[in-house]
Amino acid sequence: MGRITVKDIAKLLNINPSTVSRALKDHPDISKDTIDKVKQVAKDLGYEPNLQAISFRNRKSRLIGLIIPDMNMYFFPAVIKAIEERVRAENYNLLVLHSNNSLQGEQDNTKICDRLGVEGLLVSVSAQSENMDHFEELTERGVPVVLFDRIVDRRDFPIVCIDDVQVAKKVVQHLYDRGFRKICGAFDDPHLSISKRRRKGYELKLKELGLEIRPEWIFHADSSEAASHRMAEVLDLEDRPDAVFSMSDQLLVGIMQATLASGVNIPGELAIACISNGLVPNFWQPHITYMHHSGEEVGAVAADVLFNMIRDKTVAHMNWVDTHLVLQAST
Amino acid sequence: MGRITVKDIAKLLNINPSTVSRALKDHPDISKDTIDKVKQVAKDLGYEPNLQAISFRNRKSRLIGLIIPDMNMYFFPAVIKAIEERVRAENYNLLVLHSNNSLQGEQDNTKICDRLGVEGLLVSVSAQSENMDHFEELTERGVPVVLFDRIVDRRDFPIVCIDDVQVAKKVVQHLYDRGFRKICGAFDDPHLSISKRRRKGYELKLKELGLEIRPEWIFHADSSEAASHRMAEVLDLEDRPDAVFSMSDQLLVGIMQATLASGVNIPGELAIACISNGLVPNFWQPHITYMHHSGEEVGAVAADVLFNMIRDKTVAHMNWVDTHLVLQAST
DNA sequence: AACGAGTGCGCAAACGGTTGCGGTGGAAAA
DNA sequence: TTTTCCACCGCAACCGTTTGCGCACTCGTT
Repeated sequence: MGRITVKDIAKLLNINPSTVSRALKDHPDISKDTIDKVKQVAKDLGYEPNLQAISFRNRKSRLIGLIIPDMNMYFFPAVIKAIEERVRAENYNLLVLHSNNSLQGEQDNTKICDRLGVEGLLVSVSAQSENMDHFEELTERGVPVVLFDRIVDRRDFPIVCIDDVQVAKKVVQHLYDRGFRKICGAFDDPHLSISKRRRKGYELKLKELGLEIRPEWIFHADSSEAASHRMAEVLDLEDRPDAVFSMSDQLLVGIMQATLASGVNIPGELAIACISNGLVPNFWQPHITYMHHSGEEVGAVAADVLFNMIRDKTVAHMNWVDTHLVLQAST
Repeated sequence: MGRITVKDIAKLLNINPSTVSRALKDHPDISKDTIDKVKQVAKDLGYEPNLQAISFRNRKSRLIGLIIPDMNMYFFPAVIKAIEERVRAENYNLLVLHSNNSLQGEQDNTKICDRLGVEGLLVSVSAQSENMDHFEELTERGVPVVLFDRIVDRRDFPIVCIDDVQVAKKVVQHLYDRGFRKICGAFDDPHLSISKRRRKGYELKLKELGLEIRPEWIFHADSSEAASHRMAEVLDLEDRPDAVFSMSDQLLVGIMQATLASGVNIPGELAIACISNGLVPNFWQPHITYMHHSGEEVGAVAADVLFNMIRDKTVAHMNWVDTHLVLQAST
């Protein structure tokens, strides 16, 4: 026996489905008597409105799409948590899709969102994404698209992220202020604009401070394991850095593994500072100094921007999320 | 200008929408000539089928619901990743919902899934969940529900998890084999059946080995911070344990923080072993011994069981996921 | 020439809920 | 008594796609 519909209720009460529909939403045209009866029957039968039918008729899905490049444990869980809360608060539902860091996956996911009729799309782009045409099809149809964290700065889409260049500069400045002059830089996949911007901040600040940019003190790695290997190499250098700037938690894990394995003392022989969501730097003793980059806040702001667009409010192109330094014993 | 429909294509070619529909799926009733024309026009106009309409008509949503208690960074990212892959491979889509560890949230989420017409539901229950009535409404309507990891063992629902009792026993046995006799146990929220089962294994094995169960060496904590505080207390005991069994990564983090802060040497003064998804134990030096409990595998098996049910295949009530010991220097 | 068997396509209903419009009946106003 | 008005409810169309049924037309067969 299938689910109860308005027709079932209507038949049972010998009235028209339209009357049932109106009664259930307290339409003024319906008598209090009928409304009571309808609601009673609906309750007794355990009626649940079919959201598919409603979505279909209204041409609204009450669905928000979220496309992330890959599910890692460091950043996206916090983002998803915050977004899901916002989305639910607005009585929408969240569809989570992974692009596996490929442009193809991102395009596929976008198509799925389109076909499902999502009313908005939140995207952290893949490492391969430069072409943004797949999103334009959506925006042309009036479906807002917001890019966050891993972005491509095209003026067509609002962007939510931290000021990566400035944040990287601040971390390097902090290390300089604490007396370190030989600062290694660890960055994610070089194709990601977030890597480029953070590296840019790192290099700009080094120049400002009159420090030399040493290629052997700079590496890119797209996993903790890769970072660990690269860090081990750096620690083996004859002229070893006295400090490390890690652009993410994921890289920090690899850096710490290599450093702990090497027996190098922190912060005596090597200072470490990073950009982080805030938990990972406290895993070790001493705790690691970091610029706090809140995944929750990025997610929340991204969702807010999206819902403002859905409500046709004007939104800024750039939406910065604040960061702040958490000073700990590693520097 | 809205999106293209079959009607648009039909009008343009002066044929009936039903012909267009059939042509697009190569129905044998339609001539090759017509099929080609329809497909060409569909391509030119950028036709995308409206999945809402299709779902509605077929009374199928091609949606799978996933309800998790809370988004932590330790276990659920891996689970979600694996489930999403499986779901996508089956041409379904995944709806992720958080119950915030409350029964109310879980019931709300279940109702949403029902109204959206999900074709299957994967649930890791909240700490409060004993009443399972909200799921029964779904199963009565033929929508399969699978519980994984954080389960309630009611014979009505298939279950996917590791053999928690046995796994806990094995860890304790391992510590015993390495010569440790004063084994502390760290467990999550005491209301969770997963905590109960792992604690049961811990206590059973202690008894088997003729070891005393010391309440002051057992604690429950539902966050890393709480675990850190409780562990600090344990380390302050006059009669300190010589080993710790942590039932999860999340607790391990707190335990490690407290242990590192206390200066107690691992494994010289304190051995540590845990049940883990596999990354976290390698964050420190020495690496931590663990029973590998793969979130990916739990997610994949849970999804497989669910799709088997959707296809009306018979499935086992209990679906164990394998584990294996990863021996490292902490024990 | 009449019949049977396809071939290719159109018609209309259906999925569940919503909504503009129109109609009925009774009471109040003229 | 006739008109007006309002409270209350039914009718039917609609959203986009699918599908059972049936119709017209073309061949090949007897």
